Formats: sequence, structure tokens, C-alpha cells
Amino acid sequence: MKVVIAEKPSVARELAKVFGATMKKEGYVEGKGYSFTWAFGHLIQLAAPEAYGFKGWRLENLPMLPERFKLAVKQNKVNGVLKDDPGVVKQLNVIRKLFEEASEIIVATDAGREGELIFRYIYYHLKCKKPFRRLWISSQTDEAIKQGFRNLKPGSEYDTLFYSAQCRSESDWIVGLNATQALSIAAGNHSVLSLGRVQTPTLAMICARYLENKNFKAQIYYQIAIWVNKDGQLFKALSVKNFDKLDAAQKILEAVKDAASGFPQGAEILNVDVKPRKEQPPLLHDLSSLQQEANKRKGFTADQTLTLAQTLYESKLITYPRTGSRYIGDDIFAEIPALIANQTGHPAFGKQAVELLTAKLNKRSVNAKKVTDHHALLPTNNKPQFLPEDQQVIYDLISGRMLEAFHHECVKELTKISLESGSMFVANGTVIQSPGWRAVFNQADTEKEDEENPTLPKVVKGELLQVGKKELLEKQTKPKPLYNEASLLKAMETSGKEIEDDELRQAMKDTGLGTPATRASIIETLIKREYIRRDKKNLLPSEKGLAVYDLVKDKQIAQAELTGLWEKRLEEIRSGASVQEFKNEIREYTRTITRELLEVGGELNGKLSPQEVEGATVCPLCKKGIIRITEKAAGCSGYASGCKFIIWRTMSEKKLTEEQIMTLIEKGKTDVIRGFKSKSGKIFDASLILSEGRAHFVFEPRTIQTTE
DNA sequence: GCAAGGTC
Repeated sequence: MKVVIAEKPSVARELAKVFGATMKKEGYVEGKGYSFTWAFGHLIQLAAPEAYGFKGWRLENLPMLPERFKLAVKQNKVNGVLKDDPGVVKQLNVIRKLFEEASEIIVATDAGREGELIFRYIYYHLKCKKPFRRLWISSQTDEAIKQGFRNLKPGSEYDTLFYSAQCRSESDWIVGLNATQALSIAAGNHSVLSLGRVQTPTLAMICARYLENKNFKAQIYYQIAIWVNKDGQLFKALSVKNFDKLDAAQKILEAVKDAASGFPQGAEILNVDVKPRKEQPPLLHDLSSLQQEANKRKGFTADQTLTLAQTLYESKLITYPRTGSRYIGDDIFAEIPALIANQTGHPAFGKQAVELLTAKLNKRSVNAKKVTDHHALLPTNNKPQFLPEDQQVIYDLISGRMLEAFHHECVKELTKISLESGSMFVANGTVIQSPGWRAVFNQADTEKEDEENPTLPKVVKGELLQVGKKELLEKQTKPKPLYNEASLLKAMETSGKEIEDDELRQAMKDTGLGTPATRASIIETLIKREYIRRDKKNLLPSEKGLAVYDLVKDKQIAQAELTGLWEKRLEEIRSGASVQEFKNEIREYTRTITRELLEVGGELNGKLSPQEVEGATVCPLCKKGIIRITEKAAGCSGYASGCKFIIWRTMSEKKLTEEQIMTLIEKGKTDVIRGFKSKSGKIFDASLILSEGRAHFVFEPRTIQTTE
């Protein structure tokens, strides 16, 4: 019997269907001499430092550089304790049994670096010796699957791909864990100060933008606006020049020949320029663009959108969500008319679907060469019945985008009127002549400048018109906006380089930060570490985040280019370059960064440890004299009374009343504080106790193990 | 108590 192993259940079931295998077993499908089983992503991962004897977070362990990495079953936290994930163990047992019975293994994990790693880690962890061949397909249509199985490759052809994957995995472990422990220990072990190839450059982008925004000095400039009257319709024109100086602007204002100054026809039309502009529809969604759109329109976080999309996928309403491609191949294109027909009953854009049924479809999103592991997001053939509101939002964004992507271009007419009234003025207007794809969501073009007139009256060159009103406008130059989740995701795709053009950005994805599947969790990690917080839609760094940024901003680990550099080397390894050389370099770099962080990390000690800031007042609970403490960087403060502490933890910088504090405590928005340093220099850990329905924190002395 | 990667 042959065993086919896929990366995830949906793919295994699809393959089984094509073969006509129908016997559903626990963890696999059987039939026609094949067993189709699956993983759930990475079931096996690199073992934690403890497996190599590195116990605790101790200076003398650093740098941790295992000679040979060990593999371990993926673990989960149950009540704060790490345990092998029971679901994973169960599936691994299924795979083990099938591998033992197999005459041959067919590797059908996703066609990419991580797909290869997922299989090999399982194969080596199980110490399996059976021969294997590789299925390599980029589309899951029946024809592509059949063709792929007729053309199975020897497993060894992908050895170098595995080496590059293994290097990626081990390098992230070595650099990330060592840097994290080094900085945390050096800073006094008050909290986890994590660093990593992806999260640290991401943090750096947020901090740099925040500082740039905060330190931005707005320049004031002036512009003159006039309102010109054409047969009773007023339109606005702006001075061609901006003025830094008020008096220069004032002179221009005075020179305007408006009616009040005694000019009945003080504006002369010098030129009228009318240009058509065609606007291509947007590409289909990949996960990142979906997350950006959902954030912009509905304020969903990247993580929420991913979870909702995963649910829709499990309900078989949309295709695989964690895709990085915004294209489909010709095989899928053939199914598009049926998918469009499926949307004709939609309350918002059903009419557009009807229209598209008879139209020639736009093929901008069709390009098989740009389909990687997975194609762009599409709705499936199944019609949703009653979806919860938030799922419906995501479903509509995906199906609406499909209608947009295959729609005609939007045709606009741009009009530019140049005129003279003492000096030169210009009026701009845009009229949509044929909305095309814009009819689907029928939303205003948000990019449009507010200076524009929606429509301009018809005027001709040489015409003389009246200036009804004139005004001096005071304007300010604006800083680059703070990052929100949408703009951050976009920036991560291109490592911070700002590229508006969708297709160009697509081309740069290989060197972006993180992957579609991981970006949401990277943002969540930064929030969990209290490096950043959400403030309405914006992402703001905390003092802790800024302090870490300040310490590492000039180091390689904070540069987005590090990923690009690794990717280049990993690609060379895939083509046969030396693995050892890269591994040696990574080890050397780890020694350097560990040493550097241990040297400078102490600077954070004072900044991040709790400090006594105020004298005595009265504890709201025990009525004893208390002192106020604050851990500024974490946005954490509280009250101390003898050995009892009540603390609240909030990222908010505003002052809270005692009543508000008690409400927070009752709602459970409190957290344990670690490593509080008293005036006498003793270090305490806090533990939570509940009494009379209220939370108290008892601080207990501890001995730290960080500085031996 | 750590990374980044994949997925339910």
C-alpha cells in the first residue's frame, strides 16, 4: 500500500477524491490501494533549550548553540505547563502506523520550503526509512492532481530544499532564543524582552514611524482659493504657487480681480484640458490584502480576519485563506463564471454579478506563473446560508472582490482648468463616466484629494468669468501617518519600502517580513510583550518598546534587510551551495549579538524595573499607609502597603481614580508583576490572592539568578 | 518565560 501525506486535511481529502478513495478512517482516507493522511502544519519542531541541558534563563548558558538539533512534538500550554499537543500526538500515531505498513510514501505537503520541512521533520522524527517520492503541484484541480501523480519526483531531488528549510528553522531558533534571553537577562529579568528576525524589524518600523511622526515639525504655507462663477455654478480654483510667507500670499490675494474689487469678469480661462483615465480593477485578494481591507473598512485586526477566514474555509465557503498569491491559473478561471452566477442573489452586489454574466471578463488576475503554493482567495461553489455578521463581512469582501477583479475598468474624465485672475490659478475635477468595477461596492475613491471639484462646468478657452469669492488658506505640511494594521501589513510585505503599486509590491514579496500565515501572529506577539498597543486603529509603541528599539535599532537584528540576506543565502543552498558555511556564519553572528546585548541590556534595568515614585497615602483596602509604585515602561503601576500590593496593569497613560482602579481589579484586568525592586534593593515577585472578591497582590522576596 | 513557521 502507498501512503500519501498532505500538509493539511483539506488537501488530503481532495487528493483522495480524485483517486476515488472513499473509506474514511480515523486520521486518514483509504481506497484504491492508497491511504491519504495529513499533518496539521508543523507537527514536529525543534526541541526547546531544556532538551540540550540549558535549564532556566542563565547567563552561563549563553550563547546556546546545539551541535545537533533535536526534534520534538509540538507542544501546548495547559494551565501554564507545556505538554505535547494531544491532537498532534494522535495524528502522529496514525502517520507512524501508516508509514510502517507502507511500501512507498508520496509526499504531498505544499509545494514549497516549509511544506518540505513539515514532511521531513515528521519522517526523521519517526525514524522512518521507507522510500518516498514527491508530488509537486501548484493547483488542486483534478487535472493538475492527476498530472502531478503521473509525474512524481524522486524524494532526493528535494534534499537541498530541505536543507534550506532546516537552515531557516535552526537559524531563527539560534538567533531568536539567544537574543531574547540575552536581552531579558541583561535587563534584570523583569519581563520577557523578545527579539527575532521578523518581530524586531517590525517593532523598529513602528517605533521609527512613531518618532518621525512625533518629532515632525509642521511647515505652515499659504495658498489662495477663488470661487469662479459660471452661469450661477461656483467652482473652486487654487493658486498654482504655494507661499511660505504670509505677506507674499497677501499680495496675491489682493491682486485677485474679484467682483467686490470692481471686476465683473475678473477671471480669464487660459486653458481647458480634458483627459480620460482608465483605472484597472484591483487584483483578487490574498490574505494580506484581505486583512488590510477588513482593517480599513471595519477595523478588524489582522488576527480577527485570519480567524474568520479560517472558519469560512472550514465551512467550505472560501478557498484556502493563507495564500500569498493574488492570481489564479487558467483552470480556475474556467470556474469563475459559475462562481459569479452564484452571487447573483446577493443583496448588495447581485446586480453587478448579473451584469458580469454576459460581459467579457477582465483577465488581469489570471496568471498561472504567479500562482505559488496557493491561488488567490475566492468564494467556493457553496452558497452561505446564515452567517454571523463578522463572517458575512469577510465573505462579502472576498466575493465582492471577485466581481471587481473580473469587471471592466473604471473610466474617469479628468478636467484641468487653468485661469488667470491677477495670478495663475488651477481647478481640477474628476467625473466618473463608466464606473466599471467601482460599481460593485459603490464606494467613493478615498484617495481623491479634497481639493477637487466633483464636477466642473463646461468652460472654453478665452472665456471671461466672475470671481465671486476669494480666500487666503493657511495650510500645514503633514507627517507620515502612524502605522495602523493595514499600513503595517502592507509595509511588512515589502520590508518597509513603500510601494503603492499592487503588482510591483507582489513582485517584492519574496523579501518581505514574515509570511501571510504569520504576520497577524507577529503583531499579536508585539502586543503581548507590551512593546506596542492598539490606540483606536493605530499601533503605538510603548515606552518599553521604544526602549528596546533604542537599544537595538542599529543592529542587524532590527533591520528588515536581514530577512532578505537570509533569503538570498537560503536560495543558494537550495541550488546546492554549502550548508555548513551559512550555519557557521549564523553561529558567529549569534555569538556577537548575544555578547552585544549582554553588554548594553543593563541600560534597560533602571528604565524597566518598577520604581517608587510617590510618598505615603492610604491603601484603599487595608487603610494602611502606602507608597505608589510604577513600572513606567509597561504602563503598570500600583499601590504597596507593607507586604501587600494592589496593582493594576494598563497601557493607558491617563490617570485613574481609585474607584476606576478598583473597577479594573474587579474586572480582572490585573496582572502579576515580576521583579519589583524595593528601596533596599531587594527583588520581589508578586502573586495574586483573592480576598472579599477583590484582588490583592502579595509580593514575596526572591533571589534572582541573573547576575552570577 | 524565548523565534518563526505552519495549521486546527
